[in-house]
Amino acid sequence: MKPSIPKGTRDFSPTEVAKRNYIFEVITQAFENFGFQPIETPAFENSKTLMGKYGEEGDRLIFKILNSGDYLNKVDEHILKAKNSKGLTSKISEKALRYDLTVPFARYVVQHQNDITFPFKRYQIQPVWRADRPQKGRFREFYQCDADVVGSKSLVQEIEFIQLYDTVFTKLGLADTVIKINNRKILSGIATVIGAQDKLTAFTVALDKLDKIGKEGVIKEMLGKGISESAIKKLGPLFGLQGSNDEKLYQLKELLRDSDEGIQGVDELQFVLENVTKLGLQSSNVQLDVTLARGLNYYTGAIFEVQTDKVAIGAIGGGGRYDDLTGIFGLKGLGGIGISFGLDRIYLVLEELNLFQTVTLPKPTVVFLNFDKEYELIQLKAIKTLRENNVKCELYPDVAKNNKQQKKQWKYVSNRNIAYVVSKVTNNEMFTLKNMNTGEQQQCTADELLKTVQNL
RNA sequence: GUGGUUGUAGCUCAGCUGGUUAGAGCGCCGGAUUGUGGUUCCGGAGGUCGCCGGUUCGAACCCGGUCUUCCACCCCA
Repeated sequence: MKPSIPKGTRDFSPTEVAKRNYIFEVITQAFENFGFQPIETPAFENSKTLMGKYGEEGDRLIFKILNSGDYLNKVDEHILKAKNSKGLTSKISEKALRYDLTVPFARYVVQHQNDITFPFKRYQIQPVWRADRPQKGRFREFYQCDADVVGSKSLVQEIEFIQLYDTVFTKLGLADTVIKINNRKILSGIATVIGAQDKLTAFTVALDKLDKIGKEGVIKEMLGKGISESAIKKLGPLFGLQGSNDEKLYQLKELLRDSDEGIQGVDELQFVLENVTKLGLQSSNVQLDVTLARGLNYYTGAIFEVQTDKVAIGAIGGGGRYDDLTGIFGLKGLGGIGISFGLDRIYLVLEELNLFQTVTLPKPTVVFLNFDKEYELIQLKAIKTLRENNVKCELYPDVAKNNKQQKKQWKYVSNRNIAYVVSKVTNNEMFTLKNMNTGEQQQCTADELLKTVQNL
């Protein structure tokens, strides 16, 4: 059998793992620095926890897990005969792989509400699975790095999360990241003002595509979704929105003066943007973008999306505020806000921009060649001391029985780019230490060996 | 889910309009040279040409299906 892995999944080799871990570390440190605590949830949930939470499209993309045992045996004859996948799925599959981290988190909060002190700030870094068709920056198994605060309605959180984004991307060396921000209340207000509130979702989805399909495309899609021509005419000023964040806010206030909700959205944004400006950002830019909609319907206030103009890959992060995330699981009125980092896409961006230079593959500093069984114990003793002093080292496992095998050991250290090699040992515990970069060799005691190697 | 694209030795790729034993570089193995590796030279192994079926006297090259890759749409990190 030819070995293979499922579509949209990947193996990660040592260098890739090192690079991924580096990103994980930067994000984790930032999360903890901002006061978040880690949780983890199972890779799979009960289907009813996930199904119906991400829209019809989402349901299709959820990986379902077949029941154990003879799962068809218990299904009614007429359901089998109907050959209706949707109807059958719920009978033969009661578990499903996690689709994102937000819904499992909502479930977690409700389930553990008595043990949680609110506001609860949690972070979670785990893989999620989607039965999507893979393409660049899109996989069927990928990691999300989420940070959320539940139980607080304070707009300070919006400011904090923008700072958090800025911190992480600055540390990763990814400069000029664009943090796009918008507010659902503004979108809702606009829909009201133009008299299309009943079509809010269709309206926002179409508007979201402005930079992709242009004004004409958006209008065409809106017409197709049943939004009237007169309503679209009123959107004129929206398409022409330009200038600084402040100028946009001013124009929006004009446009939305008949909508209390819309005005509230503008005020919220203004508060956030003002304070972000006062605090300052290290390397990112915040950009007010009224066309930013994001698909997830549970957002009710601020919405974020992070992009880099240096690599064409879509969003590398996103998030927003939700008023009632836990309501679906029976805990009403608990609001929150959260953001997510797309690890795999960030990886691709850093790789393309050559920003992994500081990441080194973990490997031994010293390798002891194994030419003589008689000296193995002396070498292991020296190795033990080195390790106790945090020097990475190892003994080549097999004893070389001939010249050929010795050569193989030299090749091993060459190929792995090992800095120091101990090639000879004497009875009085003197080691021959070779610096592989300079080619210099010296005789030394175990103590001297440690000192030389520690200076690296 | 829709449309397109890709698939040849471990890796990166050649292979002219279908025609005799499918090639290269790197890697691997063996040998020579080299102070103990990274150099150079010589030799060798390794491929059901993604898989299944079809057209043909004959297919890696044509057709169909399927899987995989990448891309666009949908949607999204």
